[in-house]
Amino acid sequence: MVRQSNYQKIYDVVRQIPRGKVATYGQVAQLAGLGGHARMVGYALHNLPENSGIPWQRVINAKGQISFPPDSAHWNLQRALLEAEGIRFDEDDKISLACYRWEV
DNA sequence: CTCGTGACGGTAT
DNA sequence: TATACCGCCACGA
Repeated sequence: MVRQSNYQKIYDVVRQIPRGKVATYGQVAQLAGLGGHARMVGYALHNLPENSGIPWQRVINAKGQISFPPDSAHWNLQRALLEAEGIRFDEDDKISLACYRWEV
């Protein structure tokens, strides 16, 4: 067996997120077999370089919002990327729950 | 080897 | 219904 690192598994799951959809850290963690350890997902993505080809922008927190602090460069970047993919943001910067539903 | 922090989630108050 | 706190694993110093 491959005994792939959990990080690799996370990246694989994130890569499966279709364009125009998003997933929560908990969802990714569960699909990656990590159970409910969403923090690890965040850590993995934090270690992720921008040119790795991973759609990290499609991963958000359970509140349906971007986990970055507002006014942050990363926050604006992620929001711009999601909007460019057709993701609609609520007035509270929340994403429609329908976008969480994605299947491979 | 030990301590503290972190792109979070769930439960309790 | 909203806010606060704790717990989990991994990694850096």
